[in-house]
Amino acid sequence: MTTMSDVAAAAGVSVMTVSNVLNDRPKVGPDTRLRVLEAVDRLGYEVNLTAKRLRSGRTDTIGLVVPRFDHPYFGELAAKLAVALAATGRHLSVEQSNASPEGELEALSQARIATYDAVLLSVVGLHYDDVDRLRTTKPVVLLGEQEMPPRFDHLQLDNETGACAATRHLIDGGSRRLLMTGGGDEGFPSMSTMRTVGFERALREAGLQGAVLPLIRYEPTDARAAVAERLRQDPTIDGIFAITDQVAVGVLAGVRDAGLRVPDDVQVVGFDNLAFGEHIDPGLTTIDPNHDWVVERVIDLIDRRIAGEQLAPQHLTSPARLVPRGSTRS
Amino acid sequence: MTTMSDVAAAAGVSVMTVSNVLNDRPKVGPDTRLRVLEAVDRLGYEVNLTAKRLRSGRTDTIGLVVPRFDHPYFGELAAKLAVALAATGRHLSVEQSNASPEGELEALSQARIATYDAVLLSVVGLHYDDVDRLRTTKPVVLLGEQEMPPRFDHLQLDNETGACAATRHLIDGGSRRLLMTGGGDEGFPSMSTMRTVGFERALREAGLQGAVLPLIRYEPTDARAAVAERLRQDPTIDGIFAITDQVAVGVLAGVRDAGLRVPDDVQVVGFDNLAFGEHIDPGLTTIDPNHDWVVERVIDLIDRRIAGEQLAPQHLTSPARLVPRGSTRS
DNA sequence: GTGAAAGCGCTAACAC
DNA sequence: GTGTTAGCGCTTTCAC
Repeated sequence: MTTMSDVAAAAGVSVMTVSNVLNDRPKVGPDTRLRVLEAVDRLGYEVNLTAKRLRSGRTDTIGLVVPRFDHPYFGELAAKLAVALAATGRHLSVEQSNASPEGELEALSQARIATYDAVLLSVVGLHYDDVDRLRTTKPVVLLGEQEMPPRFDHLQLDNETGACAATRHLIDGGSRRLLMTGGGDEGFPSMSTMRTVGFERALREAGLQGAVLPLIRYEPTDARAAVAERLRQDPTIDGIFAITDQVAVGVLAGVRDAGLRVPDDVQVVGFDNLAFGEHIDPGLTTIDPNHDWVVERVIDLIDRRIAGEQLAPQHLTSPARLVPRGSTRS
Repeated sequence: MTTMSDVAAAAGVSVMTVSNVLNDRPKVGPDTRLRVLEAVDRLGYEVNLTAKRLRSGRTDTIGLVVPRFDHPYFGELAAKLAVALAATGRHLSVEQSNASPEGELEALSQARIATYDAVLLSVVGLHYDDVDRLRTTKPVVLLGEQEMPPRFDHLQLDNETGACAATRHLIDGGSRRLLMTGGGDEGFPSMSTMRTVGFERALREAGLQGAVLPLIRYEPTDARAAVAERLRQDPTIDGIFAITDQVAVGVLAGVRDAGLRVPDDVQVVGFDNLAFGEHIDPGLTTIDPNHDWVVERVIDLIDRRIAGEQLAPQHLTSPARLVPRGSTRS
């Protein structure tokens, strides 16, 4: 390991001057700078980021904690976040909170959060109390559809409006016997509760009744089995709002299993606009979560928090937009 | 920020004793331990990981550098890696190498690599020379199908055998006019070259001729357009080996666009066994990359490297397995 | 413009 | 068992 003082010795200057050169601080003579850069190059020196972080207190790295790496929703969000942060010279580092059963909350420990300048925390699967227990010196922004302690900044989608738009789209396309797969009122403002409220509002406005099919897990396999069985019991269902695109994939399969066609017999709408929805057959009509908006707001927010700006906890709602494709008729 | 010496003062012991307690080192009296833990609890102390890392030289964190967060292949691999590492008390941190156009290789700098105990580097999209330029003190394991400097440990799939098995499966299912989408001999042992070799070997063994349709990008959109056009030119094609599952999604759409059915008119096989392939219609026959095997080998390898074991660079090949689903007939 | 001194919070090594 | 000393590699502060 070559250190800064090796470079200083080689260039015949002090450590401080090396530091000044490498950090582009003003007041360094042009010839001194050159001598230093030459020595850096010759020795192949690179800064020790850990030492730099300890001394300066900054890391130029933002943490994103997601429940699972293999959920495409977070992959798509993370990719956009990383690009936006890179544009301002910072890095995104992604960790998985669900990696171990016992240490589920370890990624959320003050100790780990403190290794970043700020942390974006996807709260899917976390409980209110777990999050409420967080005591942290660094800014934390919550992302997700759960109800969470109001003292945190929190960004979420416009679940109700999105679900309502999705349901209206089914109705506009001619569906009259609607089912929501993965819905249900959980008794508090969860993703499921809010999307169910939107579903039911659209029904009410159209003077229709609908059914809600709850799911324990929002997995294609579970949705597929549940939908196929439901359609066999009630073959009159002609429109399904799936609570997520992952669920919608299962719904499409379940409709096929029941011997019905999409969109002719049953229209299907999802929620999240995952990339694959554009390419499957039929294309999946869905609600776009507006990741670009989320990225823009979240970066603005952490910048202000990192700068130490005092402002009340922000609770922001991302507008949602319908993306019509082949799984619906209108 | 409360530090270790705050705790030491509160417990009436030295900093070293606090450190010994918190790291479960032996030789600490039971009552001392209790007093320390009480003080830790009362003050809400948590260790400063940056300081710990600087002093100890360990980070208990493994880095995984992927080209893009939104490619499901890496998400699925990362999820399994994270679980396996968590089982031994370590963390996985994922970074994206392609985040900024100019600083494409910054995630690969010695400085950033040194912030981990070891780095797993997905070489998709990286050039031989870029990787060859890496000078690093920490173990680096290369993952991926490119040819890379042999001084690095390197894990890859058995591309040739996998492609050969996929192609044989098409032939077994009755296809005689085969097309490989996304193939081509790039003149060096790349993923494309090796899978194409496997494709052609299977053809040769069956006494058949086939065609190769190169793609610039392995994206569904590109594959869809290319395949649709090719099928219009040559409607006798009755079996397609897609170089990846992502490409296969586009192939399935392209076959539909050309007015043909899968698998009745055209059988389709992919490569990667991405999760969505199980749930789309038809289910995607594919080659499983054996992530479990990769995870097991890669962890064994970094453990030995971190322990300082001297061994020649390892070049390991993961066995690949056919997963038959509805997109093929046999 | 440049450099010397101090110290970020922790742990390795050793003394007692 | 517990404490003392030293120092990981860097940046902050301040003197010149």
